[in-house]
Amino acid sequence: MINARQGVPPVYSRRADSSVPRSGLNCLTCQNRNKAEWCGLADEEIRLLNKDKRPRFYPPNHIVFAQGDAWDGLYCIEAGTVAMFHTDAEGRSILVRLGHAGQTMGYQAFFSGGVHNVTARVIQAATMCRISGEFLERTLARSPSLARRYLSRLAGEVVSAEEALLRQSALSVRVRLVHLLLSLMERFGQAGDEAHGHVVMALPVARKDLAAMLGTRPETLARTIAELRADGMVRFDGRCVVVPNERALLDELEPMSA
Amino acid sequence: MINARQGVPPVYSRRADSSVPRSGLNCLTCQNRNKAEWCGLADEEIRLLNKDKRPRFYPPNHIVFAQGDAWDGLYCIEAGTVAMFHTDAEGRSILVRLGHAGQTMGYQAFFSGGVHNVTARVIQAATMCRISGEFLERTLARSPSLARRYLSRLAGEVVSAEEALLRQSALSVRVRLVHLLLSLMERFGQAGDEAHGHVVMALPVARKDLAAMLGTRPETLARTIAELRADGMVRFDGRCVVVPNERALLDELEPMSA
DNA sequence: CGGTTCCTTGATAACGATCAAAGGCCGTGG
DNA sequence: CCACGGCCTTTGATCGTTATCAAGGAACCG
Repeated sequence: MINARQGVPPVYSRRADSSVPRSGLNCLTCQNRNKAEWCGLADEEIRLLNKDKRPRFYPPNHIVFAQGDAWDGLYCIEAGTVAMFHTDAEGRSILVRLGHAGQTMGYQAFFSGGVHNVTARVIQAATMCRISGEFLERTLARSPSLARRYLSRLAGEVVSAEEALLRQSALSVRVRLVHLLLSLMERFGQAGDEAHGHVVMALPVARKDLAAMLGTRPETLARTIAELRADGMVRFDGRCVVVPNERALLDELEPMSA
Repeated sequence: MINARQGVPPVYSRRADSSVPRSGLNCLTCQNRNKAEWCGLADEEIRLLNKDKRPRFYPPNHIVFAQGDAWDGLYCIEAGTVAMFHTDAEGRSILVRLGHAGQTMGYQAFFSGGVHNVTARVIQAATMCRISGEFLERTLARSPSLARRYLSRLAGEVVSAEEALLRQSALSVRVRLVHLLLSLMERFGQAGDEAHGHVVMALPVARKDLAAMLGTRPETLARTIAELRADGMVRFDGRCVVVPNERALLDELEPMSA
């Protein structure tokens, strides 16, 4: 029913940047080596990975792959941020997840049947290494632990997708926004100077995309932010967010108090 | 945040039925042998599976495992229907998926960390075989194709969970209900006698659970059904549903016509 | 500097949740 | 087997939330 490759914005590739890596990236010394799924591989396998991978720079708004495209490789993010959108036949879309340094994109399509079911758009300039299907296939056969690692990862995604579904149907936009801010702060937040839970964060995404992460409209998001600001929970200035008291945000999530 | 093992109804086990199988079930001759994940295994492995599995009968409303429980085995459904609910700290829950003959339940928890994130409740009397972790572990190590099969299955679940999320935030209850009826009809529908897409179905679930599948309330579901009936799209009589014209239902899903 | 896209605010309407109550079905226990 | 109680289902009334339409202003890019 929900038909692929439709409603996908035609931004396709503004200036498809050349495949010249920022510098000769090396998997053996990659800063993300211990974060990626690849971390369990033996040095020998990593050396093969290093030979297989094709590094490349991607500017903001570049579409790495689009929903409906045939699978063409794994993308290991060395730096930057990539948003993955799922879009329906009428063009409505939600931001399903953010990919950041150390994560690998595109394995869902590899394992599920060879067609991407999300559109990956770069939102903060990124360098990524493309990994071929042949390499993945070969390494899966040789290193059972890699399959195991992907099994855990996919199972974890199923769990979090189910939680997202429940949040979507049971929680208000305001509460969902608080959830989202708290989880973004874990990754993008900087502890502030003041005493109690003062946190500052540079939002990685624009409002429009933040709304898409909540499964709501930009108008509603703007209103909800205004409301939160009026209550003194947060201060927004463009993409800069200040949370004076993290505890107060957490209290939003617990309907029952003392 | 969403804390496990809370709000789970205390029905826990009305008369925990004895572990006597309906008859000596045999994996080698199981009617579902070709449907289950196990279908790719060699006869030798199936023989081991047959020795490992513990068959048992489960009456309706029996809780097979609850959200928050430690993982205690895989459950291969030989017959019957089992509903899996995900529940949040406030007791709100949604029906995440239905398990039916040939499917295996509980592998998400096995792969994701050993804790069930759904409650499995029998909704149509079932017989299921419990499969131990040791067996699964051993067989995964021996048969790489099994891991591969689970990878596809989990990846497919991620895809469908993402679609569900989008439906939830973009589609009305009415349209979601039509989607659900159409998909249930694929499994539970019987082609009727009349000419054009006349279909009859015995609903496997009660209204309450149907509402939980849509992420809405029973009251809203009742109203939506009444509305659909008034439009002549369906006739409901208890758990019996008649769709006079399947085409008309399909047209509900396509906003744009000629 | 011009155009476009993004963000915000306002007004309005539709949708779905909630509270309340009545009728029906079912399983249980007498 | 029947009677009882409880749960499920339906309908009504109302309210809150969120989408939608519209417009002004700000930021960004070429």
